[in-house]
Amino acid sequence: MTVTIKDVAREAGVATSTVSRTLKDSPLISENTKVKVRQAMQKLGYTPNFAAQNLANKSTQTIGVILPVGTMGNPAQNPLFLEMIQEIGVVCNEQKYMISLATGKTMAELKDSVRLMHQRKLVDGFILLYSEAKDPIRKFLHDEKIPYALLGKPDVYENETIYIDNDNRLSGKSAADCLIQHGHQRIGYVGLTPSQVVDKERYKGYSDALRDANLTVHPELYFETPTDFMAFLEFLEETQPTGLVVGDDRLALRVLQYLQLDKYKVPDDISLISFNNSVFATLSHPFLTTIDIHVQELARQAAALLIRQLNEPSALLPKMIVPHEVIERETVMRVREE
Amino acid sequence: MTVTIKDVAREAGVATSTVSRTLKDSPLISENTKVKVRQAMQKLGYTPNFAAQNLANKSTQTIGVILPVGTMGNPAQNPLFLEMIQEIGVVCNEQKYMISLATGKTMAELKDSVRLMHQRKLVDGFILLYSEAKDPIRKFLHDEKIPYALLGKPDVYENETIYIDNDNRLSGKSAADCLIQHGHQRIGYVGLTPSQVVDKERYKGYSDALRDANLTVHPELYFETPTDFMAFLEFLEETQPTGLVVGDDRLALRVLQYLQLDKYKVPDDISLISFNNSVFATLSHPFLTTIDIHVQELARQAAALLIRQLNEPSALLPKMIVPHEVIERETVMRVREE
DNA sequence: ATGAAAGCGCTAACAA
DNA sequence: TTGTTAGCGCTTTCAT
Repeated sequence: MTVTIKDVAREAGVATSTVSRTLKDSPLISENTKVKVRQAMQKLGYTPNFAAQNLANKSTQTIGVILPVGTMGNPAQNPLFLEMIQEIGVVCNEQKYMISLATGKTMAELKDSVRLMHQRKLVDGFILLYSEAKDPIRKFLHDEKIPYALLGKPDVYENETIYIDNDNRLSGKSAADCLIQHGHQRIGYVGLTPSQVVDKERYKGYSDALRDANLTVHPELYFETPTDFMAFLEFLEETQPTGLVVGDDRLALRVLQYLQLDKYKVPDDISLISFNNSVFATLSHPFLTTIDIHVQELARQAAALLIRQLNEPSALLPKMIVPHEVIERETVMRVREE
Repeated sequence: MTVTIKDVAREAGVATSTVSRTLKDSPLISENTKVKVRQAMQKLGYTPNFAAQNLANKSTQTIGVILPVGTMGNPAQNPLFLEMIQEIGVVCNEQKYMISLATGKTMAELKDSVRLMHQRKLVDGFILLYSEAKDPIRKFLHDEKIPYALLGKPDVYENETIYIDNDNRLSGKSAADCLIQHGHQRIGYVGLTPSQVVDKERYKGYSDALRDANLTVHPELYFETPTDFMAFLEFLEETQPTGLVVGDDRLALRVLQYLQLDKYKVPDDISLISFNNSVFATLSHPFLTTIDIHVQELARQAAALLIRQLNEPSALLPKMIVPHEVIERETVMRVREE
């Protein structure tokens, strides 16, 4: 049978409460008896029962990690999420927290999963791995006053949520600036999906940079539907861009392909800079020049800040900005004289 | 305050045990009172407390999902794992199971995490997302007689573990056969890492196919260290292969690049076939001809079989083979006459 | 500094 | 068919 606190108490010749206190290293217990108790624990191979602690404590020492639904920009295929999870895992391991996962094929399913986890008191708080405009999950978390940390930029409740993000606007600017510094003048912006706040911000940054340099700001293009692709081709013809800022590495790989199929050479004809510095960036030839957003740091902070919040509920809700970094590889080159 | 089973009992004018039984839809309770009780639950917004149920039941209704450590073939960057997790999530949502995640930067850390989850009775069983030779985690699970399902092929305890896998040997054969059918005669095999059982099996299948066709079987090549790359180049020079079977899509992308840098054209000079049909397969140009291993089905079955096992511990431990499928795209072409 | 005992919310054996 | 009650393993007053 499983060894309980009672067994330890008997073995050590003390009361269960003494064992319990020893467990938390309470100053009320003398060093001598602590030693005695710990020896008993050792000997019997005792480990506290999680459920019992939870029940008595009304806390769970576990955080729920919410993955985006399968349809949203193919997250299942976005390696960033796994990196985030791994990193959250590291922090949780250190702090003896557990990770519970909320997933779903649809928003409804995901929300059910989240609600269930909360109602049944399985988690103390959540980490939302994505930020999406008008997200029903966030609304739910907010309305129920459930502690959570958001990875990305909130569209609402900005002052009432813990979030960890890059300065997306600034990184958009950095990307465009990189092209400008290489002599580019006709620069376009290709985004992932209009619903991601990230994209909007980066586009603003792109606009800032071009405006500062007195260059023409073009409307953003998306790659969601085949129609978008048509628009892209039109854009290429009409404005003859020499540089493109692309929403993320994976999209950049697709763009790269489209360009090559269309007889454009990268970077000779068109330079490309994208975001994330994910696996994809060093997969194709040429390697992508890209902006590293430091996902691991983002995730680590999210976990750390959420856990801090859980331990001191009265603390103010922090926001944190993780710096980005331009990684120059092979897809950006100095524009040829015309 | 939280509403408990007592509140519901009072509201419905019954005993707590009646409420508890209604919860499980026990046939002992009459329809009438069930209705009454359910109405009371509704009215009060009752949801059973997970920890309390666990404590009383000595079961947790949650399964632990074990991710490979960060260093093993860069799993953090392998999108298959996320797909698996998502799919396990779907099954768990259906069956009202919860997912807990075990991760770690090192084997030791991972093992601690797994051990903790088990000792503290956080999970009823595990799903091991990877299969690695001489895996200490598996040994631990086996020694402690903890229920688990393995995704992949076991190197030991084969008859005492639930596993779900492809017929890797056969898929290796299919890959080689595909090349042979396209007229290829000089065919090489490039693997990921010698420690993955999968690779070994596929190589055997490759050998089977070549032997059946009376072609020369070459030793397998790996892409782990820069030295491996040298060996690869030597191999190209010496044996002038027209076709290559590659361990997985991502590796295939790298191989593709190396070949192109080395002035080989794919598929004109060398055909390529790989495994997994992951995101990577349609990312590069040309698109990869690859073998779909049906990860989602693999994951779904793993979850389903494990849960079944948890519910009927006496059932025999099933093994399941999920069929593969050749996806012909652009990297395999008929060999040119010589 | 330590112990006794009353919960935490739910289940199940036993009674009725 | 339903109610009573003793746990499940741990925490935490309240005594001592």
